[in-house]
Formats: sequence, structure tokens, C-alpha cells
Amino acid sequence: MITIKELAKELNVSISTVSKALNDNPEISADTVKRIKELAKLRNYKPNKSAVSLKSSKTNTIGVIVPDILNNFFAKLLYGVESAAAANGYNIIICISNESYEKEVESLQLLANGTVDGFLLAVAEETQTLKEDTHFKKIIEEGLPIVMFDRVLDTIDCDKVIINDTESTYSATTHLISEGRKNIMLINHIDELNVGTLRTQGYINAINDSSSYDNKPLVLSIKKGDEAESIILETLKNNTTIDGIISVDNIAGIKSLNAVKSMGLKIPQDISLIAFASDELVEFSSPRLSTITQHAYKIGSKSVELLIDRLKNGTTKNNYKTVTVDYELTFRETTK
Amino acid sequence: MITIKELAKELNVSISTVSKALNDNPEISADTVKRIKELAKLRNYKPNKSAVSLKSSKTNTIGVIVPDILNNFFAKLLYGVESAAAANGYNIIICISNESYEKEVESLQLLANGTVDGFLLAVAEETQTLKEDTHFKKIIEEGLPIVMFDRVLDTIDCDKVIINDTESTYSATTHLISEGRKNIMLINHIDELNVGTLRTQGYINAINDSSSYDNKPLVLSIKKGDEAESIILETLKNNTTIDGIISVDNIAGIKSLNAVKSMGLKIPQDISLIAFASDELVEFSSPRLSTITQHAYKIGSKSVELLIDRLKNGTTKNNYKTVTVDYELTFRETTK
DNA sequence: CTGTTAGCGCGTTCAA
DNA sequence: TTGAACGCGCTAACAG
Repeated sequence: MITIKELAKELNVSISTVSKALNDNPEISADTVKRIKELAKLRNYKPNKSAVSLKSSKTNTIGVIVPDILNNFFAKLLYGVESAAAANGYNIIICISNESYEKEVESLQLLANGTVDGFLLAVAEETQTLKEDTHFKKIIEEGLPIVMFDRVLDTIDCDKVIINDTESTYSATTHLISEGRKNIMLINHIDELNVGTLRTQGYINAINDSSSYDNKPLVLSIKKGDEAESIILETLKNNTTIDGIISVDNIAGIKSLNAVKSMGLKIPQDISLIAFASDELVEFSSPRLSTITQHAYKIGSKSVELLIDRLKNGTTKNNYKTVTVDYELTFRETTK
Repeated sequence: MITIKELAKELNVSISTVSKALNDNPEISADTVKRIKELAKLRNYKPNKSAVSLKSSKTNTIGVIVPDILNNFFAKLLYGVESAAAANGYNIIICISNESYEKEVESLQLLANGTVDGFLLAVAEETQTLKEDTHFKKIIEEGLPIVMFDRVLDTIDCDKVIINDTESTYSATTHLISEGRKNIMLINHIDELNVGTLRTQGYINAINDSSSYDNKPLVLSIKKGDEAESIILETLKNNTTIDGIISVDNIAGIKSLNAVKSMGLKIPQDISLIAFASDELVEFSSPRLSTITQHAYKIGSKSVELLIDRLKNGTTKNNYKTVTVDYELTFRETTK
């Protein structure tokens, strides 16, 4: 890589003259600026990132910690993050916590050495289970802002971007009730996570708020590693009045669909299904699933905006924002 | 962030003493080292990344350019990249080219300013179509090594990690022939990409090499945006002797399965199917697809190894390697 | 208008 | 055993 020094030498001017010329400092004569810029272009000069960062104590880099990149939601979100970051001249460094508390701590520590200006992250599952949060506090104390997305912690003061999870299931449940459904089951496949709880709550609220719905809430919790499809099938056989299913995650959604089909039930005449899912999945389901989709891309880009805003304008006494990104309810062939 | 200077001041020693102590320089007395290290730990001192990079002209950061992060293959690959990089103390900066030539050029230029020590990339579709490669040459001339994975360019001298695409379809085809299939169709949904061509070639080779197989190769090319499922269905109706299908990508695999099922054909009695696919997809297919899976994770981690090796040991007159990662053929319920 | 100088944080001579 | 001084590449205050 060519440096300012070499350009200066080649043109017999001082180093600072070159620096000023390249930064369009009006002190330098138009002629000199032209000569310098031409040579710079010719030699493909690019200011050294490390030097600029050292000087300015800004890296223009954002650290992103995602729990699981194979999860389509986070992949989409990363796409939104990358797009927004690139549009604002920021690079992103990605770490994958793998849902591990330790890896999360490690990643934060590793990047908090002047590698990044701030963090974007979704809290790892293990961190939530252990109820740990001091590592986040430490980072914020060090002056590095954090924006949490999707999985956030109430105990941490920082900007947050979340889905309105409660409302999403509330709407879905209300819709099924308005279809005339009398016994709606909610399948929770991710109950250990905060979002699972919120979504379940929305379902329960909708039922409580409805005057026409008589049955009690019916929540089927499936643990990781369980044989989802057979459990669902069993439940349906034992409770033949079930006429609506809301799945809190996409795997359970497809499994339910398979289970319902194998029972010979007609969709959506006998039973309706709505699932949290990604668009891709819909392509592969038949009949095409009615879904609640998270605007993952938007959560990502919004998070970047919040972080950059904070980096530029700083923090003035707890003016942290929590932004809610709307979900989208799409009715296809598995609802009336 | 606390600096060496502040530690020095607090302990009334010189800056260089602190620096040496922290780097276990034997010049410093054990006692002083201990005092300094204790304070450093207490103050959570971390050497400033920019300063170290500037000094050493090494960033310990790898630039990764993927064409599409929503593609499960690349997501998996990134997982492999991140894991291997983290294990070796490297950070990864991710750019998404979105299959665009321009974005690819931009990303390379943007990171070639001392942000990264080298690149890992899969060539964007547009770049392949335009047959552009000077941007890669430029980067390599600047001294930044590139490792290409999955989609590579013959015209560029660099380390490469690829799937043995030709062999993968060769094996799949051979297997179907050994099942007694007499008219095997290959569906190519990505013919504009190099891998599509290679996979098609493997299929053709297998047929040519077989003495028992009489039919000519039958390749159905589907363009982007075409109605894959109806095209496949039409083809099957017009050619009822087809008893085997190999799909070169995962979408076509599922579409074929749906088409075959809707024709009322029995699987695998009447017809066999094998598709390039990700494991996730298999979960959603019924009957469960026999697949050719790419070891995406391994391609990613292997790429990192190659790059780090080159960064550490440099380049000695064209000793570039091309590593082939094996594919995996998994027979499930859509083959005999 | 141009050049000299200092300093960002660090490691590494060289001198004491 | 410790410290002073220099330089990585850059910007900016200050001199000329």
C-alpha cells in the first residue's frame, strides 16, 4: 500500500501538504491539489485504515453478535444490517455466539479493544437462562454503545429493536376466533426463550378478551429434540375438537401441517393453521401456510440506524429508545 | 479505553517498561512484571487494535465476500469461516455482493486499505457473466491474498476451495443407473453458473461411461423466474418413460417432488429422485429426499486455513493450491 | 499557500 | 533492570 509520505516525496512537497490536498483543505492551491490528487489516483492511494482509526479514535466498524447464523431469521437480519451499514460507510464484523454465554462474553471482550465503535446483538439463549448481564454493563461503561435486537434484556439500559410479539399472536388468535374457531391450540417450541413467552401471552390475552370464545387456552410445549410431529399428532388424536393451530416457530408449523394432513383433516374447512415462518418455507408447504413473518431485514437495518445515531450524537442521560418493528400477518391457504 | 501510558503514570514507570512487562520481555524484573500485570488486569487493559495494526501492519482480520447470505449454503459456509477464524484469533468482516459485480469491486476496494489482511470470496454471478477479473488481479498485486471458494475463476492465480461437482452428479447418475433406471432427466436451474455446467457434465459423463444405459442425456434447463413446477410437470407428461430425476439445485428438487407426486407416480418404485439440497429442506419433504449435500461448513473452514497459511508463510512462485472438498451422497426415501 | 511539529497507542531499538 | 527516543500513517495546530 502506498502512503502519503511516498506521494509527498515523489512530488517534492511536504507530507502535510499532501494530506491537506487530499482532504480538500482550502489552504492548498487548486493547482497543487490537482497534481496531488492525480498522482494519488494513479497510484491507487487509499488512506490506511488503522492510521485513520488511531488518529480519530473511530473505526467506522460495527460489531454484530448473532446467536445462530443458520437461522433464517438472523441471516435475513444480517442482510439488513450489512446493507444499512454499507450505505452509511460502516463495516461489520460478525461473531456467532452459538447461543453460548461464554462465546458471547469472549466476542464482546475481543472486539472492545478499539476494533469496533459499538455493538449490535441478540442475547444468547444461555445468557438468558443464566440471567447474566454484567458483561453487557461492562461494555457500556467502557463507552461502547450496544443496540439489542429481537432478544433483549430488560435489565440493560440501551437502545433496543424488537418485534411486537404479544400483539402478533394476539392478532392471529383474534383472526381465528373471528373465523369461528372454538378450540385453538398454541404450539410453543421455544418456551425457554423470552419471545416464546411473549407470543404465548398474546394468545392467552386474545382468548381472555374474547366474549365469544369459551374454551380455555391450550398450550402445547415441545422441547428441543422431542419428536415434534408425533407429539402433535398424538395431541390432535386425543383432542378432536381442536380446530385451529398457531405455531410459535417455523418447524412446528410444518410439523403441524404434516400432522393435520396425515389425520385426513381438511384445511381450512376442518382446521386452520397459522405459523411464525419465513417466506422460503411457504414455498415448500402445501397448502401454502398462512404466516406471521418477522421483518428481519428491517430489524437489522433499524438497529444499524439506532447505533449510528448514537455514535454520532452520543448519549444524554438515559435517552435510550426501544423501537418496535411491526410483524406481518399473511393469510394464505391454511386459513379461511 | 485505558492505555499503556496511563498505566505507566499510575505506577511511576516508563511507558516502555509497561509495554515490555505486558509482553513478558525478560528484561523486566519479575516483580515489576507482576505489579504491572496486576494493574493492567484491574483496569481491564487491552492493547489498542488500531495501534497494534498500524505498528505491525497486520490486522488479523479477514474480509469475506459472499454473494448471498440468505442462501443456506453460504450461511453454513460463513459459520465454518467464523468458527475457524475465531479459533485462530482472526476477526471476519463480511460483505454481501448480492451477485453484483459492482458491489464486489466496491467491497474489495473498501477493505483493501489495511482493513483486512486477505480475502475469502465466492465470485458474484454477474462477475462470471461479464467475465471480469481485473479487480481480483489488482488486489492480489497489492499484496492481499485471495482464497476463492465454491465459485472460482480459472483465470485467477490464487488458492481455491471447491466441491467436486462433476464427480457428485457422476456418482448420483451411476447410482440411478445401477437401480435399473432407463431414462434419467437432469434438471438444471442454475445453468448460468459454472457449477451448473460442471454438474451437468458429470451426469453426461456417467451416461457415456455406462454400457447398460441406452437413452441419451436429457437435460431440462429452467431459467430464473420460470414456473419451475409446471414446466417439470409438462415435461413429465410429455415423456412418460422418465424414471429418474437429478436436480442440480434445491428448489428444483422440491418442485420435482411435488410434480411427481401430483402425477400420482410412486416413489421410488416408479421414479427416483436425487437433489442437491440442504439438510433443512429434507425435514420438510415427504417422502424424504435423497440428497447430494455440499460440506459448506468444511469449505468455509478449509478456506480460512488456506488463507491463514498463506498469510503466515507468504507466496513462493505460484505455489497456489486448489483443494477439493468432497460432497456427500445420502440415500433416503426417494431412491431404491 | 506551504512546511514543521506534535501526537494518536504501541513495540523496539539503543542508551543509561 | 529501566527509560528515552523513534516510527508505523495520518491529521491538525502552528509557523513561516
